[in-house]
Amino acid sequence: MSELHVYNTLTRKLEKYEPINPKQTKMYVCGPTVYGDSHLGHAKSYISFDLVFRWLKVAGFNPFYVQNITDVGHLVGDAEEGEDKIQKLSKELASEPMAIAEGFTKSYFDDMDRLNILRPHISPRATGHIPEQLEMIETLISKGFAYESNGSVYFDVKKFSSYGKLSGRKTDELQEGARVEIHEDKRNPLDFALWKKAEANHLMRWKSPFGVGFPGWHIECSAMSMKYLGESFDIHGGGLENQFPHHECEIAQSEAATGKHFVKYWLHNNMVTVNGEKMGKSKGNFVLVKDLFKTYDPMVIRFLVLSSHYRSPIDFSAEGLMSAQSGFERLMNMVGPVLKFEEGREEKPFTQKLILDWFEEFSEAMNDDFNSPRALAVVFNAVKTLNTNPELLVDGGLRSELPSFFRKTVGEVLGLLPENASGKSFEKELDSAMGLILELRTGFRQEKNWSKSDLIRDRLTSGGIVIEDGKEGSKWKIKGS
RNA sequence: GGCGACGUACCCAAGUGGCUAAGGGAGAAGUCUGCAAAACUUUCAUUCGGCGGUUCGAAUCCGCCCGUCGCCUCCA
Repeated sequence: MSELHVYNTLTRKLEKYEPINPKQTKMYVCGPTVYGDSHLGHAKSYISFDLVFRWLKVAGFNPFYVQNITDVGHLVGDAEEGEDKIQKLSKELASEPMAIAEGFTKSYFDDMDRLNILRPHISPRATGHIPEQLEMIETLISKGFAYESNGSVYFDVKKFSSYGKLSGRKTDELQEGARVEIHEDKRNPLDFALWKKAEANHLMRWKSPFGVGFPGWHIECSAMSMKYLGESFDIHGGGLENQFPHHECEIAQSEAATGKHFVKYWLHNNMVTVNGEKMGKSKGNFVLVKDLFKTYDPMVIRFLVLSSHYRSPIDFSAEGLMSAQSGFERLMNMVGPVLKFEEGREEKPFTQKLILDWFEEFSEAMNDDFNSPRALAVVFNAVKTLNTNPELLVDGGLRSELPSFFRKTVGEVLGLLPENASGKSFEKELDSAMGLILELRTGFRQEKNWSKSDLIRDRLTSGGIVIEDGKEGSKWKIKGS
């Protein structure tokens, strides 16, 4: 089998993946700031890293996955200078700020669960790691990389010579950019806050050696990733827009504090646009996944995201969604029935040539920087072959190994076969009832009583059950699964 | 102004030096069918934004030009 290669933003190259410890991969992904419901950007980002996580597992790298929840709230930009996003919402809703964060954290997990995104091993909260962040800040001060100023603490960018190595920026050029805000407490406009003094109206606040305040915008990721993954770890992921300044600052803080190389592979996913435009607050064109779920199966959203590479941008449009819906249905029209070939779930080793070839091609695609569009193409080629050669589906063909093949590729790796999480399922009962209905309808059809047989079909269709009449009798399936 | 990504059919999207340019969607015609659906067959880029160059050979490498998008400010 081919070897895994990943695109490392740090070196701007496709590199062979070699974890620091061959027995376990440690990965960290920047999680959401929980001040609102998840939108398509979150979906793309976390589906992308879920794919990475899933493939690392299947490929035997034994990943340990940490993804933070930022509930401290970052400062709001323009008008409400100095006001915390969560604080702002809590004022509007007359509620405890932690309750707001908690509510959106639940909402986030609920959305991600529906997209069949596996939970990270740890989802540490920023507010639960204030001591770790303070400890790191004090280390940075004692090593001379940070300074206290008027109740706040700033990182002294000039002291860290390789600042800019991830984003390819030069500090002198940045200063000319004029968009860097000049702050009188800072020695240098590029210096970033590690700790901010809390104004009187600031609700989320903690005691610190520097006075009452709250942590800066980048420190939580450094403190939490190093706490759970060590001072050097393998993979750090996040959205492209976080490359600068967020990840650049993380590197500076972490490497200044430990003197060690922070992260071996930096992975960045590209962004979502909506009808060709950046999705943003100012444009008012946020697409919330909860809204999409009202019309589309979450797996259709997942399929859409996987049908382009994680480093490519996705332009979101109604046509794209419909195309994904049709494509996903085509896939499931084969995979669904195949999974019913066997009762058990035991994994069968692949021995048959065709299946081995398919899996080899699939693995090659995934090993090529998690190339999900190519992996999907492999699966579709398999579907085509099976549709064209129905003898492969019966005993003596590929029947015994096909369920495992699809469960592994479409299920385990691509995550397009969610387990029914709701627990109790009425599959047996439904089977029996549908069997009776189809029997009755077959009777009408034999009597050429088309009006009754069509009435049954139409009513079932509008209720989400599709009837298909074939040579060997009628079949039914739940729409879209 | 600085940094970066990208431009492949009607739409989405792989392919980054060499067999007939993957795959999905939409469209068209047909097979099957009471009809429908599904599936299948055929069709759908002699050509990869444009112009030059390197090479026996380029969508793939180089140069210039045009265009789109993102980042540089909280953002996945």
